[in-house]
Amino acid sequence: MALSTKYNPREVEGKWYQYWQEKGFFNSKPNPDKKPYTIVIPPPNVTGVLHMGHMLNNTIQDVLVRKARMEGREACWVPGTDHASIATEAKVVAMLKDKGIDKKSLSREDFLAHAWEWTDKYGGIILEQLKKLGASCDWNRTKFTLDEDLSKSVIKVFVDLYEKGHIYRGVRMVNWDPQGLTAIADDEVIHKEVNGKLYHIRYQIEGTEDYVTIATTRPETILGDTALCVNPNDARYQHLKGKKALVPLINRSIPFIEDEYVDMEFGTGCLKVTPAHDINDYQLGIKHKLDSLDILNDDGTLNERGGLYIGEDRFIVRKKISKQLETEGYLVKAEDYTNKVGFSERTDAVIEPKLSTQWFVSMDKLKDKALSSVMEDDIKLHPPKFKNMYRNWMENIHDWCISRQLWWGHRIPAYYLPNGEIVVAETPEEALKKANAISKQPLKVEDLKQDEDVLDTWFSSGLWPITVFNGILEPDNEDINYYYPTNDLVTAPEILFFWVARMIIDGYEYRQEKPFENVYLTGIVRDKQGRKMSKSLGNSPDPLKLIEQFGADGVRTGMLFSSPAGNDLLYDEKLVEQGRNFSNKIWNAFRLLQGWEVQDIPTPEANTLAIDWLKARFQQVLEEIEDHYSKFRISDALLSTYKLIWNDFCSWYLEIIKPDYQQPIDKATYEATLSIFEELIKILHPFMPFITEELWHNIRERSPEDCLIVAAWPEKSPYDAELIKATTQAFELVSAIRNIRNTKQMSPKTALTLFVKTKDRQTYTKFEKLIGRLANLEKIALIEEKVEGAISFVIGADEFFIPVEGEVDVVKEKENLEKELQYTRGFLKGVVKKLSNERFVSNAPEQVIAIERKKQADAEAKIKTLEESLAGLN
RNA sequence: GGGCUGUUAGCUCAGUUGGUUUAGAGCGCUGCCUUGACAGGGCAGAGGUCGUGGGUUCGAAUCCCUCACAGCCCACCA
Repeated sequence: MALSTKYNPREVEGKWYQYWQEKGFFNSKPNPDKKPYTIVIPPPNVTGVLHMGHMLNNTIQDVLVRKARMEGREACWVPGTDHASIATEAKVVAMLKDKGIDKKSLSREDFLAHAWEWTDKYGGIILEQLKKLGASCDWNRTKFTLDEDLSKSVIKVFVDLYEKGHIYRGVRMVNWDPQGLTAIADDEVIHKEVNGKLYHIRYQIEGTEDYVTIATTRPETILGDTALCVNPNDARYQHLKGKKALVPLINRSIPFIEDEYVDMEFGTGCLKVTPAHDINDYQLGIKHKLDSLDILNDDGTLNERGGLYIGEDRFIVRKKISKQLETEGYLVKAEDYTNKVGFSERTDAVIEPKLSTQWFVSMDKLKDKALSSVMEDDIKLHPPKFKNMYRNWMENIHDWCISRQLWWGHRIPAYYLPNGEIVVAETPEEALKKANAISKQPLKVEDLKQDEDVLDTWFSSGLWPITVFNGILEPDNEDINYYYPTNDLVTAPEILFFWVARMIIDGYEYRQEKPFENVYLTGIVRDKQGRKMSKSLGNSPDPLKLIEQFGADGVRTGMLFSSPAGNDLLYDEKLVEQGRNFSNKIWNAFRLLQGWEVQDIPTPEANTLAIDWLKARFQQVLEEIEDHYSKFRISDALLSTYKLIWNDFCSWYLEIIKPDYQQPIDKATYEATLSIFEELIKILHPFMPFITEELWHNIRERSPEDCLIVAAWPEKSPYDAELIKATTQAFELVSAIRNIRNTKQMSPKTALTLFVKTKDRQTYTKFEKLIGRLANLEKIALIEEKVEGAISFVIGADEFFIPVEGEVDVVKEKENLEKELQYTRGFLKGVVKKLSNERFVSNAPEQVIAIERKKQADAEAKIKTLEESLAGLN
């Protein structure tokens, strides 16, 4: 059978994915005889489509899961999606708008019906896309954060936290999105620099003809002023103590207060205080017991409380009022000014700090264990540099606003009695019971009004590692007991606080245990120029097209080649090409093997040596790879595997054992090579699952159950390091000879004779056949005297001669030798300096001194040889 | 403003409690090769005074300090 010289992923990937699924290799159930290995997927948005970030993230998870599976652990990777309330609701609203339907015209039930329809239609596309990547998730366990059991769990937790006093309802300054008409979390606010003006406005001091000037960027808010504030240490304003000022245009009287919060250097040193519309003013307001005058409607227009410009938008009012202030002589000046303004992450509207009644989770008591577990490495972050970030955040954490003015999500299970009292319960029936217990008159279900808001999405995602195993509703079930705590979590640093921290908090609160042992934080996928990939820039490739073009294996390895933990991945198509080329290289190595005719003939000496060497190298690299995995250095583990296969196996080993053209190969070598090849594709399988599985079935006949995906990971065993060292030296000699051929323009087909002047005759005898084969030598002759009329070179203390026809370029050769001599002398000088330092000799460990002595002896021997060689040229 | 990372070859990064490192890898680059597994390939080669200035040490890419530059997180001065 003639195989194509190019590996064709399209012919094999779908086939094997289906086969693995049919055989149930991805599925997991609790098995007391095996140690579990569990990963829960960071649930992508249900309406999302696969982007490069998902590709990287899920490739890493799949690598970890596949390796664990081969190591004989009960591997379970739980997939699922997140309802993503804000993002999904925004998409549904936009979809309805396209159809000419206004959300406001719909009832909650009707809207949710549309949202579900949309979700059923488009939701979970992303999971299908993950299959193309090769993700070995247990699809029978697929969860959605709005599934019935997950929703019930969320509600149960809300009620529980409320009853424990961790959840409260309060009036707080929140980030109000006047366009989305919802409060959003602090972390959903993006601060941007905006060019605006700093208006200097004068206020008349009541009962006098004097004025005081303040500075503000938001003149429209003067209508909500309830005080002016100066620094008590400010000499300029001592006369204002106890006085009052009049708000321009409306002449409302407000007091002067003093607070050290005011920066005397900034503006005029006098601050207007608007507690309802500025977070700092709000705090001043509380401290000084000021009135709070909210002059804005939810949509950002002014209300009647301001007294002017009622019903007009805040930005229009800003223009109009500054004009009016100017006309009426209140505006002293307006200077250009750049300041930072908060924008909504979702709608890009300017955030309005606004007083509003919201639900909060108090972090005081919950945060401690979540902080200490990370600081004490009970939960390990990879790379550990994120520990500091995590601590900084946890130590400054604010109470978490969890109510969102949306419909798509988990509705808050709080019920209002007609008199305004609140009960919190898992069902309306229970709420009624609780309500009747506190109500003076008997109530009916219809008398209770449930809170309209839903919970922040992260409230439910925080429970994900527990709820996917139903650990809230049935806290003692077999799954949760077996799989929890999970092992590794792979996610982006951007959601370390949103999500990871909350899972940790919930884990300790509801399982009294951490949710995972390790958190691997990936970087951001950027383009070559370092720009974040985004739709608007159009710099993100389509992952599915990439898979089509380069194969899933190629894309997987391409992504991993350049992405150490925590580092951003600068995506370049070259990487994926490299991945594809690697597939091809392995494919062709296999083509070579399967093309051989095997005969029962004696094994060449060089082959035996090569086999022993490669086995030792395999063990050496396996050790290296295990070390990398243990430190979550996935890229390094891949690179080690890549080099082992490409350099050691293909470039050196196969070139040694490859029989001459149309000659058969001996059986022993062939069998050994197949065995090694099997080991190689085993360690490659987590990275390149498809091609390795295909090869696994091509190199030997196998039973239907005998698949690489469930093959046993290679065992570590001791290896002969000396053999590796000696072979490496032999290879160096081969390279040197090839280099001479190169520079002297000698064909690789011409067999040469090599003369060696050495004290170490044994090595050359041992490696004679191997070196001879690789460097195309007729023979290696050991000699005592130099050879005239030959090209010579030096490696270590050994001198080599290759007789050639015609002239030898003595000048050039001298140059080379002198260059090397100079370098070696410099090197020796450094070593000698060190050794002649008495304090070094008396302080350094013996081992280190021995090494230095060896370096000295080697360098001296080499110099001697070089000098002799040079002398011979004169 | 507060906190935290980085800065090693053209690019992306290793360099593991300071000592076989006058420093390694992958990619890229240069030269040669229409070799019988593979041109998506082979062979060979050239690239770095480890950001700056000081200090500790017998010994520093590695530890300490200064500065410069880059990046991240948090808070946001009206």
